[in-house]
Amino acid sequence: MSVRVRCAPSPTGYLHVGVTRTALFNYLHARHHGGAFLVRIEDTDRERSKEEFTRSILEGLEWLGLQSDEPPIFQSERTEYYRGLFRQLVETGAAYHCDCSKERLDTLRAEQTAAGRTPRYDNRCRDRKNVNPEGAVIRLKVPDSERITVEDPIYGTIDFKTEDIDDFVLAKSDGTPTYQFAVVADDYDQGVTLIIRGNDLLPSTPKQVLLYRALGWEPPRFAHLPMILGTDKQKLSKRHGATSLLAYRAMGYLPQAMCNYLVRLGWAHGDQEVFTLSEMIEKFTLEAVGKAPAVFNPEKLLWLNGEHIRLLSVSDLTDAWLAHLKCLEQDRRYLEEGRGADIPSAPDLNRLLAPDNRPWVEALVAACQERSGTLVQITEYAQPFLSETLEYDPKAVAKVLTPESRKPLEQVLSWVRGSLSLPDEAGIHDFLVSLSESLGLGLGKVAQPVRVSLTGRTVSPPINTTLSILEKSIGKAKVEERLQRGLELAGGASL
RNA sequence: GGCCCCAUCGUCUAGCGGUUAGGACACGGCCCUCUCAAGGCUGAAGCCCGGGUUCAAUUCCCGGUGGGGUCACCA
Repeated sequence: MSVRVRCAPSPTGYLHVGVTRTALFNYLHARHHGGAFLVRIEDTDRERSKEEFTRSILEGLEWLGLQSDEPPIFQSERTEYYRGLFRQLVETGAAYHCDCSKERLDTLRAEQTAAGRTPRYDNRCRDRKNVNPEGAVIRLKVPDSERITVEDPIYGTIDFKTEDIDDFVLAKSDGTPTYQFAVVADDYDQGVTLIIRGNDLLPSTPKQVLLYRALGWEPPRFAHLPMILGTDKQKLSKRHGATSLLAYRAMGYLPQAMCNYLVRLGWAHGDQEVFTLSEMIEKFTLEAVGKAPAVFNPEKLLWLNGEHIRLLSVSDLTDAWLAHLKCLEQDRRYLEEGRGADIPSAPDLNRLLAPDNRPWVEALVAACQERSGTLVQITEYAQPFLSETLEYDPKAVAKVLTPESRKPLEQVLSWVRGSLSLPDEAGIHDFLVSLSESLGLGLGKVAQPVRVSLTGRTVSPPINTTLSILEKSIGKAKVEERLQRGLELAGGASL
């Protein structure tokens, strides 16, 4: 039988990294075996499910490239299917109606907890014949003392006892299914052969196996993944920052870097750290997945993102940067308060997208490539090249635009003025080197004043590259203007 | 509390009875250098504890400790 796996998120929140990693492992497993990867939206909780979450989940998966091989299905559209199964279960006596009130259940639980016992349903309605199905829930009749054995390819053999499982609810009082029921019904219906999910769902596996039995179905295989924890070693939650995967898009992470980072949480292939997506597909196996939970480490993700930025061709990186900028404003809503507030707003996109500008835009991206860890850092490096106006960092000015810097600045300015256009980068470099030699200064004494004059900061791509790109992006006249301004800030007179 | 899972540097991990316990992130130092990076070299840092099994345990078994998950008409 061919492999069919699925990702079944519930739209009660944004797609977070835990669900994302599970989706990735399912996807890799499917691709590795030439099987199908499906997406199912588990929106049985009609109170908490939101359209917005569904959209962001599908968008997030799409961003990573983890598309469903079949159109995603929505559980909220399948109530008739579930209804038929409920009828069957009640008729065969595998399940029964229960009209115990919420209040009774609550006090029962409270008593049990107070007495130090495990809270569980007391089976009051199990053998009652006179329960009015209207407004009643349906519970599974869980057998008394049986052993449920799960053969997990990651965790090995795990045994559960049915004594530890109470008669759980399959149908809510409004007739809609609970998660426990809907998962089983749909995994069966979709022909899912292997369920790969987080091990927080391990305790519900025996319940679902029981349900398969009650329905007379062969259960699929189950594989559980170790959890991803926050830095405090607690289950990942809102307070661990970036709730939504798409926040990482806003923060300038590459989808392939996200996948690479996530695949290494719980999985390894010898000493290899950097993987392309096709390498992941080729090398990924469930057998190589570990059992211990992993702490999410943003610093390593950042490093890996830099690696992937450097792996891309300049053209691909440029496209990735522009794609990130296009989504930036709408993605801002995924950022946590405080976090990412410092992400500069997108520059004039139309200008960046104009085909005529592509050469210098690519040159700019290439200049930022080796020094950026995220696409946002590219934006930061790029700022002086994109805006007509320039803000001078007072600290940079104070430190670099000293009286000693006047001489080299004057020389560079008059050289630029005297040229019809600037030579190529090598030519600019040659000029600056010979200038510094003739002035008896180190190259730094020339480069830094020019850098601060042109960019307002002490940090930028190599000075010849900076000059060269600037000439094309803002024009030679603006370059002269900025050099003049730098000279003035250094206390020099107008030239 | 019941049930279940887990345990190698701070973090991610390799290891599948005999290794100077390897790699990566982060951290320190050095080199390169017009800034920042990147890159290169290098340093510090780890097998939770106790019993077994064995000629030999990080590795296998048991117990403890510690951590995590889960016990809803949430998923």
